[in-house]
Amino acid sequence: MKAPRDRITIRDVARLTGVGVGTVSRVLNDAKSVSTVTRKHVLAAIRRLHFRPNAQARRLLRRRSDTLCFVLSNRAFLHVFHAHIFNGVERAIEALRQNVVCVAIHYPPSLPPGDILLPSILEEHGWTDGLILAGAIYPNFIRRVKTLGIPFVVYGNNFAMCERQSFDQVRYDGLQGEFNATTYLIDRGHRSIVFVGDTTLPWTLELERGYLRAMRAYHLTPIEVTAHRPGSEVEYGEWAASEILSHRRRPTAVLAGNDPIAFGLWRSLRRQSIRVPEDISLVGFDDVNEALLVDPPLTTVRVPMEGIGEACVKQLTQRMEHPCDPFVCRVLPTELVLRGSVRTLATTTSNSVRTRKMKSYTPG
Amino acid sequence: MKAPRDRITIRDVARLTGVGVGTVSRVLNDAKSVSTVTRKHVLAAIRRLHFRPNAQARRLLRRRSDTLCFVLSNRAFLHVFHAHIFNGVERAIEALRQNVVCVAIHYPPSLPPGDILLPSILEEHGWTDGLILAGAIYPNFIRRVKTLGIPFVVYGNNFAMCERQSFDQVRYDGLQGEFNATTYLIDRGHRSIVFVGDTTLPWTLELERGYLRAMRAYHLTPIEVTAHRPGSEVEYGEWAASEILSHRRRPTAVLAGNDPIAFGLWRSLRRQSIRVPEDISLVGFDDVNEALLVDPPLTTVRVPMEGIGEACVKQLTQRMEHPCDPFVCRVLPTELVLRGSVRTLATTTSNSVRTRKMKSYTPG
DNA sequence: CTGAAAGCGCTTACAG
DNA sequence: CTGAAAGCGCTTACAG
Repeated sequence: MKAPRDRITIRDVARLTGVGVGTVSRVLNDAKSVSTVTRKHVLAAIRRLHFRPNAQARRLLRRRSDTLCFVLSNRAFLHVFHAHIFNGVERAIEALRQNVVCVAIHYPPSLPPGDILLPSILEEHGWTDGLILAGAIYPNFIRRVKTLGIPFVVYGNNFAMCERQSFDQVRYDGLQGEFNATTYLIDRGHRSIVFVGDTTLPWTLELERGYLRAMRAYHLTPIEVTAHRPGSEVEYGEWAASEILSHRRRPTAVLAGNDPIAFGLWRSLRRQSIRVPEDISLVGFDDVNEALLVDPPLTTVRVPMEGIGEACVKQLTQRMEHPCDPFVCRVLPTELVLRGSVRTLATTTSNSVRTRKMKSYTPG
Repeated sequence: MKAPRDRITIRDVARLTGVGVGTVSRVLNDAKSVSTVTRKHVLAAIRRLHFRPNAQARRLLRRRSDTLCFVLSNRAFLHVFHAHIFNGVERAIEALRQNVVCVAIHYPPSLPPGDILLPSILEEHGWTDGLILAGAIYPNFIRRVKTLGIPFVVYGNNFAMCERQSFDQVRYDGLQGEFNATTYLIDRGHRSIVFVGDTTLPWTLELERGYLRAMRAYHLTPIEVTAHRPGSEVEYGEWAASEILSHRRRPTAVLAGNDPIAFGLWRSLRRQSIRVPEDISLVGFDDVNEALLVDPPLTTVRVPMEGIGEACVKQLTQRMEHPCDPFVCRVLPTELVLRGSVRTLATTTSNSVRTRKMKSYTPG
């Protein structure tokens, strides 16, 4: 650290200008009650001394830090999805002239709330005015955070549903998104549609529900590959491909729980000379950048990741202003992005499908 | 905000325990000069009151914030590359029990340093102990940052070379990396090798120099597509493909300035039924996740992005401890990752190539 | 080992 | 419009 002695303070500015420190402070804070001449002199002294006010001292008095904290639980920091959410957070924060601090935290779901040890940024107060909780969040952490008395908002899709009403949430509508995707496939003449994804993950479970709802609505038999497996998403897709191909009848379409699974699936199929979409149609979920790179590009469901980040900031700001409002759960819509990985089957579309289609999904 | 009145302070703890505030403070700071009994009582009171020390007040006295700031200049926040760097930063920071704050800043390269307006986190002091500058950085900003008197380190590849010696830098060795990639292609029998990339970008320019150096070393004629173009990297690659195919003789290999350019190229080629690597070999740069998804996977040069982030933190920490040490420029090596997008041509490899090969690149 | 006091660098009523 | 003073919530010599 630099020698702390030579720091120049508001007192130095006051002395040089020949005014009291209060006046300097007023200039700093744009108080209207300062004469133009005085202000000009003070400003000159500030410039001459290269004075920069001390943030700590100001915030100590103001009782707010103008800083929000992005807390990522139990996750490698900032993989694509969270990077995008963080982007949205950053953008919204910047517009509000606030700052954002990041912290990663790791804890087992079974640890008693009181035993979760927090980084100083959460343990002390004054660091941050509000929290955005993302990553894999468990109830014990939420309980712990509540004791902090800091307003917070939860990115809800990664959270296992319970306690819905006791805090603010932002989430995307995975259920409706997958329902729409399924309906779209049905409308294109598909009847034998597989859902692929590890449903022990809450966000995948939600998609499965959307899938099942649509299949049932059309009296179709669900076919699923949903076991839990270690390894990457892409590997999951590769494995799922072999599962699917072991079936007596090959399905005409597959809904992958996310885009990487779709890529893994696709790669396996290609190795077996099964073409997408000619031999089998494929729909992803999330719409990550890679979806555009495959050939043909992947039809998928777009999740408004940056929008989620922005909504978190918005909701958090509102909560800070109105601490006693009822808790809200903002649900952002997804969007079915039609690209090239789905084939329209030459089948008669039943009237009921036609009719329902109008209500259930809106292709771009 | 919550009503600020009911905040409990160190004084409340002291009163409840029946000791002075100094003693409470000593317990908080793990000073050894507190009797076991007193400490126990104080701790009990802290727990009972849910006391959390005020970070502002502590830092005001300590004269350090335990916070580093990641400053991203003139860039959409956190695209892949920077997300990975930030990952490395976060990891290193966490190990040091520090915090990291993020801020984006935008300014034209031509603005006088004094006129660049800074976010409060940089304008005030006390917010952060050190800066990591990333993004597209220009000399005017560096000059401005210097007036702040905060230690900083620059992620150097995005910076246009000049003033190399007047501040700390961390960078990857793009020149050597591309030199190795080029040499590798030559060793595989390629002679007609195209370099593709917008060389108005400093990091691409560096790659071009590595390419040229290798080509000259083997007395081969460089072929380049390096014009500046608006649009995405992928689009750049697509455009470059058409440029390349308009040549009288089709080259046998292409070095793309980064992976997205390679993907764009690849896609264009595929549309013309030109296969990789059978008809043309392709090498990328960076090694982003997508490189593994294409089929066959892309041979590319891996940039240690997380390592860059970690090195930045390490260098910055060192600078903070030794403000007067000479400036350093840490250069991290890249690694040629051999995958499936390069074909070995059935040509006689000259002796000179064989010999040089040993020195110039080390395939994984 | 511990208390009382000064002080960190600001802001903000309170008088004028 | 402006100065003197109290105070934000801590830490840290200074005495004991």
